Parts: sequence; C-alpha cells; structure tokens
Amino acid sequence: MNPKNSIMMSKAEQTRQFIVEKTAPIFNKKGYFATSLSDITTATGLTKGSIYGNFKDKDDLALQVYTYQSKKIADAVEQRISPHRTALKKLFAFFDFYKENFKNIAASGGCPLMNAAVEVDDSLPFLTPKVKRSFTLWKERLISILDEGIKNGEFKQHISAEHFAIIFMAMIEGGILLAKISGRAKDLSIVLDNMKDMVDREIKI
Amino acid sequence: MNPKNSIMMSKAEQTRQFIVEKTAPIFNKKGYFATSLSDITTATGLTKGSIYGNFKDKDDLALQVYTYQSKKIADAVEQRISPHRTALKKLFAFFDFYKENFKNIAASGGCPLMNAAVEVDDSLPFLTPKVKRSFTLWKERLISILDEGIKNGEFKQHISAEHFAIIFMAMIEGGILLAKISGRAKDLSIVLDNMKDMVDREIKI
DNA sequence: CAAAATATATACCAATCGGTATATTACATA
DNA sequence: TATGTAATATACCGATTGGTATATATTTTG
Repeated sequence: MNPKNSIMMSKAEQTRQFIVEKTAPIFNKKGYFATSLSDITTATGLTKGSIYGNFKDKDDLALQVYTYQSKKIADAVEQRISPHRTALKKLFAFFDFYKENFKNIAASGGCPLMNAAVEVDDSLPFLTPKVKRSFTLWKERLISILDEGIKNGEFKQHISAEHFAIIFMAMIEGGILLAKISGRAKDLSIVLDNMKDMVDREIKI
Repeated sequence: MNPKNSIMMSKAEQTRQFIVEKTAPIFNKKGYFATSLSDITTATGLTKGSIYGNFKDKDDLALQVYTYQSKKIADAVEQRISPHRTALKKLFAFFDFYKENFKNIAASGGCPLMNAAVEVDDSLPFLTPKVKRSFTLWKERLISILDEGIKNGEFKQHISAEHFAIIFMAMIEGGILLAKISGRAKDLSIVLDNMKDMVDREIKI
C-alpha cells in the first residue's frame, strides 16, 4: 500500500507514468523520429534497461506518450466546457481554451494532434489509427455541441453541424500553425475571433 | 555547351537539380530528420561521394530542397492566378488551386510549408528563417490581392486585408491537415467552399 | 586532342542508433 | 527480518548514421 497516492499505483506504474510525462514534451518538440533513446534516458534520469523494462520498445513508448497527450488535451477542453449550460457558451469556451492555452501549447512543442498527423505520413504506421481516432473524437464532440444547440433552438435548424465542426477544427489547427511559425499569438486570436463572428452571423438564431 | 538544355547548365548544376527533384518527395513524406543518406542515394542512384560533391552536407541539401518545393508551389499558384483580371477571380482561383491540387499535394507528402513548419520546431534551426519567409510571402501575396480589390471598389473599404489573409491561410492549412489525416479530400472542399461564402458575405461589395 | 579541372565512386571512419542479456538493487510480503 | 520477486543498472550487440580522404572517371577548356 502506498500512502503517497490516493489511487493504488505500483512502483512500476508510477515509473511508467513518470517516463511518459517526462518524455512527452520531447516527443512533441523533436518529433517521434528525432527523439532518441538517449534523449529519453537524459530526460528521465533513468537508464536504457529501466526504459525497456517498462515499455516493449520505442514505438510502444511513443504510442503511450501520444495517448497521454491527446487525453490530457481532451480532458482540459472538457473541463473548460463543462461548467457552461448553453451550447453557445460551450462553443465559445471551446474557442477560448485555445486562446488561453496557446502559450503553453507552443512552449511544449505545438498541438500534439497536428504534430503527429504530419509525422505519421509515411513512417509511424502504428500511430496512424490513434491519430485518426483523436480527430474523429474531436469532430464528434464539436458536432454534439452544435446538435445540442440546434435541438434546443439556440442555433439555426438548417446548418450542417459536421461542416462547421470541420471548419472550426481547420481554423484552430491552421491558426496554431501560423501563430507558432510567426511567433505571434495574435495570429491565432485573429482566427478565433473570426470564428466567433461566424457563429454569431451564421449559426446563432 | 550542352545542346540538351536551352539554358546553359553545367553537368554539376544538372546533377544538383536532379538530386533536389528526386529527394524532394522523400524529404516531404518522411521529414528532414527521418530521411537518411541511404534514402537519398537509393532515390538518385548516385553514391554518397556524389551527393557530398554537390552539397556541403545534409542540411544544405535539405535547405535547397525546401527552397525548390516552396518556389514550385508559389509558381504554380501564381500561374493559376495570373490569367484573371479581377481581385475576386484571383482570390477564387487561389482557393481553387488547392481543391484541384489536393491529391497531388497529399501524394507527395502534404504541404511542404506545413511539414517544415511543424518539424522546424526544435531541430532544424537553419531552416526556420526560410520557412518563416515562405509564410510571410504567402501572406503578402494574399494581402496584395485583397488590397487590389479594396482599391478598385470590388471589396469593402473597411475590411482588414491582413486579418483575412491570416484567416484564409489558417483555413487552407488546417483543411489540408484534416483532409490528409481523414483521407477525405472533401474535408478540404468543405473548408474552401466556406471560404468562398465568407468572401461573398463579408468581403465582396 | 591533350591537359586541367571537375564530378563521381570506393572504402573507410567514429559516433550513435535501437535493442538485449545479465547482473544488481530495491521492494513487497510472509 | 528473511526471501522471493520485481525494477533498475551495466555492459554489450550489430546495424546504421552522417561524413571524409582518396582514387577514378568524366567534362570542360585551351
């Protein structure tokens, strides 16, 4: 029994979590391919033997790091949305999340979903389904908010929830990309502000 | 004198060009880091000695490959735009370019600007200024079209050309990302169609 | 056509890569 | 506290990495 953690967590589980958390920003900054085992041992202070005692191989670790990162973002978004009662406020909270967290996202290497989606291209076939699924889940969450608004009369009846979900995702990802490469957080703000205008003009009743 | 080429081009220059063209899709698919010298020798049929006789090192080749790729896209876009006389038609031609060329872009590894912008993060500092410059030039080109439309009365006077340039770039890049990871070209089409609607509603007089 | 210059190939280098077998240490339980 | 077990460290492996010195073709030029 370990009194340090409320949830029972074996030493191995703790170490695994520790490795994942420590290597996540490295994988996200350098990319899965450019991150070496020595990067991992340096960041964790552990040896190769310890890493391979907890993960089958580098791919396995990369997979768990991606799972951790995508879950972390999804949870943070959900936490930002959940307090709100109307679909409109949820949608705006969604947008605000990225404006509020851009600096953190940029500092830890950009959006993990985008980074993985770009790198997954040819190499990393084992990651592709996971990344695809992240985007699907993201889209479905946006659609659910839009559908909620349509159903309860906040939003227009005729709009396509799927279309707007895709458009919003594209704008967010594109905005992050531009802001990161330009170094101007304002680039993302401009895009996010326009998204709110879109909601007011095209979606809101 | 080489009768095969209209422009005088030494053997070395031809070889350099040949290497750049052959390795460009590899760099774009696998990323600059994951592309090895053996990938390059295999793709070109040349030996390492020949590669290093024409390029200082791998970074130098990567730099020239990026320059080639970004110029190629810029030229193709310009060719698609130039026949048109009005700012509106130029803008729509701009958008259409991506719809028409998505399959080619996806097949050759996605948008080189986005790929480089993502990978440049931590590694590849030598590439960062080049990539930044590509995005700046792209933005300036969009602004010039928007300004032209504002000046000649096609577009509304009060709009911010820079804001819309940023929004359009974000939507295009985001749309390409989504379409690539989902495998559905339609995702990009949905975004591009919405961009046209935006122009009609918010920009056009 | 011959000589000088350039381009390409060969053979090698140290360093690093991901990964593993084995020894050692720390932990949990009885 | 003793003992079996799980976790970590050490030392090593072959393969591949980017890069180079040198030899050999191939162009270009006088």
